[in-house]
Amino acid sequence: MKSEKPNLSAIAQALGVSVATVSNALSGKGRVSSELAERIRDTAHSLGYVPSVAGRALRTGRSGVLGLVLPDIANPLFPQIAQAIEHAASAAGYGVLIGDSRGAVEQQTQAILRLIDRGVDGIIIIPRRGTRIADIGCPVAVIDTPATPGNTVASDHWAGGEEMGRHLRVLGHRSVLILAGSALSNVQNDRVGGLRAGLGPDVRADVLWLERHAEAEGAEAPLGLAARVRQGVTAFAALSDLTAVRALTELQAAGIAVPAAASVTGFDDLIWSSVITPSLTTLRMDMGEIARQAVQALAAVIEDLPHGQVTALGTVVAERAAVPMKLMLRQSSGPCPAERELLNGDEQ
Amino acid sequence: MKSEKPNLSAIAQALGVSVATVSNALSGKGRVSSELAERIRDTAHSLGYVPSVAGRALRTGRSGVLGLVLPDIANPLFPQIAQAIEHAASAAGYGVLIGDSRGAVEQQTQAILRLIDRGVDGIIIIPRRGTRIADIGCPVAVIDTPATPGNTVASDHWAGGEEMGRHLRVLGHRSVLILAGSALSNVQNDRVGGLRAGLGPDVRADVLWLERHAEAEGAEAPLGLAARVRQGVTAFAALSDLTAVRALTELQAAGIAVPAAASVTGFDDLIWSSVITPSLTTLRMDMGEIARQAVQALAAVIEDLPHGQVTALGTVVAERAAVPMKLMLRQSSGPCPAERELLNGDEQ
DNA sequence: CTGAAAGCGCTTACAG
DNA sequence: CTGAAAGCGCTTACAG
Repeated sequence: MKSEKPNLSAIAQALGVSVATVSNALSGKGRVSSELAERIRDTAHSLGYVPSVAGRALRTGRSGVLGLVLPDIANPLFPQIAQAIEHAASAAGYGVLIGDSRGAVEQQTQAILRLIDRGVDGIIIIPRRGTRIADIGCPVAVIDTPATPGNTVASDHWAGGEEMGRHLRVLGHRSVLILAGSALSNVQNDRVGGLRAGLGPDVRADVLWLERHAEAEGAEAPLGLAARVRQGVTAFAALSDLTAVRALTELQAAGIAVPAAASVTGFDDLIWSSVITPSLTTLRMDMGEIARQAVQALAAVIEDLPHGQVTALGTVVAERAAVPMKLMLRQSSGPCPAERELLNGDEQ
Repeated sequence: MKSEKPNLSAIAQALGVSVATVSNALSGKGRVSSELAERIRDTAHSLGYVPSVAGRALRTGRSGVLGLVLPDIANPLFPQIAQAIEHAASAAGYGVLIGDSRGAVEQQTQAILRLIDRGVDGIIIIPRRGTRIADIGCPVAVIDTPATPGNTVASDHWAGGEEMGRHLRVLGHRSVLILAGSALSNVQNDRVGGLRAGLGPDVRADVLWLERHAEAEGAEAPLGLAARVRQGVTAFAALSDLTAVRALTELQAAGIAVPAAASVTGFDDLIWSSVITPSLTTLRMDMGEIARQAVQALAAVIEDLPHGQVTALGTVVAERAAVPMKLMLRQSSGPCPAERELLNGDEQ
């Protein structure tokens, strides 16, 4: 019976061989005759042997765990990210430890330190806007924009914005309001730049920075989009789906039909983007690919490093990549309304 | 200089004492003179000593890590949950390892097994609907409904539903459509039951099960809510904010004013619930409290268990609790429109 | 109050 | 191809 959980020597004893041999057989380093190796694997399996991560970690100096640090777990994009990273890490044989750097910037450092203290082999970090990740004494992969200096894996936010801009231009829109969050965000700046490029020189593109608006009017104050429509704006390009629903509902509540009277587009393809009415035209990141690249880069560095030094001095993963985004064409974007008279009664 | 990361014997050497004494001093078990203990703590600090989790884990049989298993990380509620758990765990000295049981039911078991293999001391699990967590050989805390048998920590979904039902009844609504997901979900059944109780016998309350609707019509098919309004429904009580935005936008797109012509309410208080127009009346769980209770219950069991047996046989945390939900009164719910003529032009 | 020693489970040179 | 031994860093009886 296999009551207590078996270790290497239990297997060794059962077969009358040494633990070294069992270890070698199980790790498949080929120092054991294939016949013996097979017998060892069999009894290991039948005994329900599971290697002790603690024992291995102590010996090798590697924990087999990656840390995941996000600026704010409450970010609605977090589920996608976490799921993708967990999946990629799991496939590469790593576990994923959550680190939350909620709130202030220094919390980010705190979170990183806590993870390092917990012995993670590497860290994947989505930095707070305006933050630069310093040399933190362990391999790091940053997910941000390709424009970020350092070891970054990212979506090509600029190209995504450009594609969205082209989409709106082709639909005939000539006055677009870009709904952006914070001017400090690299990602958002890339998206704005791409949008402008895609819209081209003939399309008017103003930017409404929500952060500034919130400071002036309060976080939940209406964005005054109906007035913009009256001024001739026919499309609202939000830099996140979150902002896009906000805009969409504000327009709808003001009696402005979407997309008939005004188009709305987003970024992210959050889960509800396809079920709202009208469904949201948006850009989807390939989080699976991004996660895979980040994990692989990290794993490569970790597995090359001489053992004692894994967490010694800030090793940096150099693996810049710009993963394409995918335009999800749905119903919230349509042709520019030919005539202005389409806007009927709206107030405020 | 503190180049290589210091361990206990480095401290011991620096002070000319034994590692045992250093260990005792640092763990504060009081077997060391307070004067020596202080000197030890000082040099430990100045050397930048951080205990090796691997060493400790190997010795004590405890990893100091909790696993978090969710039916689907992509759940929009996940950020709230993960953040709360991470926070509570961190405060209790534990790390949190992510486990994703995406997709099929058996994946849930897989995820649990993987976490156990990674040596977690306990698991917090939000089970898939219709799933019962068996005895899995390690302490478990389940977050579901109070109605779930076993060691559960949960929001009081029934009472929450009841409060929402009362809210709608007091507003004068007499025909309510409940928008539910799956009839297999304990949580959803509790919410439906509570809603019905709160609405009382005089209010007509039908249920639209989205899962069934999706099977028949497709996942993104319109819910036909405008027709319901024509049939006299004046309030839509969704069991999630996700469904609530879906309903809200469908109504608005059909030209039905919310809340003037129909009220819409949700559950969860997701991040965008307060910024859409109209902002969403919804119920908020106290995830902080739930997380705290789950972590505490788990920690209590873990820290009481004789060492070798921590992961031996399925230990169960018995800590049933029903944490109150908080009604967030916002603009999407209002008085029942006195007269039917409020509904103007709508189609389909 | 302090120290010497054993051992958690593993891997890796080193011998044979 | 196989085995004996050392050691990763820690904690915990057990002596003194």
